[in-house]
Amino acid sequence: MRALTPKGAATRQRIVEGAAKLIRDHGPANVGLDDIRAATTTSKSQLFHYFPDGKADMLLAVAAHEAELVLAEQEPYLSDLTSWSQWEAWRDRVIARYAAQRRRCPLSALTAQLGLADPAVEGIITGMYTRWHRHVADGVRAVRPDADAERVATQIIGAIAGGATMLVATDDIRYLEIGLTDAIESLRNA
Amino acid sequence: MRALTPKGAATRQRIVEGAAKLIRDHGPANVGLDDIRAATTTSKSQLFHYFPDGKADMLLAVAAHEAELVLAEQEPYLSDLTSWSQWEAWRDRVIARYAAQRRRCPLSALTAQLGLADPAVEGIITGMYTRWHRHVADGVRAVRPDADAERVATQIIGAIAGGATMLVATDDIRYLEIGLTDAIESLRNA
DNA sequence: CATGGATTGGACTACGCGGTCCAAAATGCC
DNA sequence: GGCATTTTGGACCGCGTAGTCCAATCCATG
Repeated sequence: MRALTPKGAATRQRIVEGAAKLIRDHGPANVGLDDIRAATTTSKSQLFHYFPDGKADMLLAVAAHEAELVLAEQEPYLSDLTSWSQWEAWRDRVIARYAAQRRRCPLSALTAQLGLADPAVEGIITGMYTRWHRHVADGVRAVRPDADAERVATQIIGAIAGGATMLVATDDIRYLEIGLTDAIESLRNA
Repeated sequence: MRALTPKGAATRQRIVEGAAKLIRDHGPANVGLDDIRAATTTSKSQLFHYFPDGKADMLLAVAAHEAELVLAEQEPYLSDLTSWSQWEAWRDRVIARYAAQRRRCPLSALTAQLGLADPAVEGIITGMYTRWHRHVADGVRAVRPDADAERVATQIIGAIAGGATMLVATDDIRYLEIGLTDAIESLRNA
């Protein structure tokens, strides 16, 4: 995997994105290598050429890709929570995003499938949450310099995680709406 | 399954509990029928005798069993959130319980494995959350008759769900501690 | 144009595991 | 005690699917 020509890199990318979409649509448990092969017009040997350790290796790349997306889709707001209007725009974006995907949460599905035992998976997930947390904490410091930014960020990230979990479990978006809205509101009235 | 002698009922129970423990310890994906068979000293035919529809049927029974446990372990507090000291005792119980189980959340693992598509699974999960929500809302009405009990309950359940999710994802209990504590605190200061 | 490495195709293998089956033993019932 | 029903044992089957292998082809570089 050290020498990767542009063509090879493109193929690898095509596999990751194709697999990600497939998994998003059908769930990781219902997607086999043959499905991915068919959806990405590749051959078995290509799959194992670019992911020598097999399926787990591939799912790992998919997970990293999805984790990246989660944060990317919150931009440009997440990196610039410097005013209340930015906070509100961010909140709306987050809620809209989850409302759109409904129960299909790629990350929770993937981590459940891969298992947190794998340190590589764990690294991806904790890394994502760390970055997310830091962005939010930075935002808190920007609008409420006297607040305990770490604690508030923990509360807010927790509210989102809970909202997402309840959305998956019960198909009810209100947990996210209420949790996130109230958390921001209580910060505003601090 | 209509006629079940005491002996049969006992065997069935043994299977469910054994499978539940096994799944709690190793994750649903890593437990096969043979493992369950070995752990419960039963034979293949018994498994299919008591769960004619196979593994899915069995996991369903396990999920129902675990869902029951989640609520049962919050008693006697959950059903009697009529004073702030009861609220605090309940909160401590919930936090202690999750702190003890750490990343092994039986419910999230099971639902992820079974998939929300199955209406039977969905029924178990939503049923559990509905009861949980109702208990909390009753508690809110008891200590803050003027509050919007439904909204507060949504917020609190969401905080717990988020704390549990983050605990599984990052092995960090603070999301639950802070989320639940702050939610109750904000109710108290309402 | 020659050569070696990257890339691709697709048939083939291995096997874990869910599920089936039938016969034997235990149990309940009159 | 005898008949019906439930309970149990465990060998066996079949399928889905991850993973292997080797040959063919593309492509960069000298």
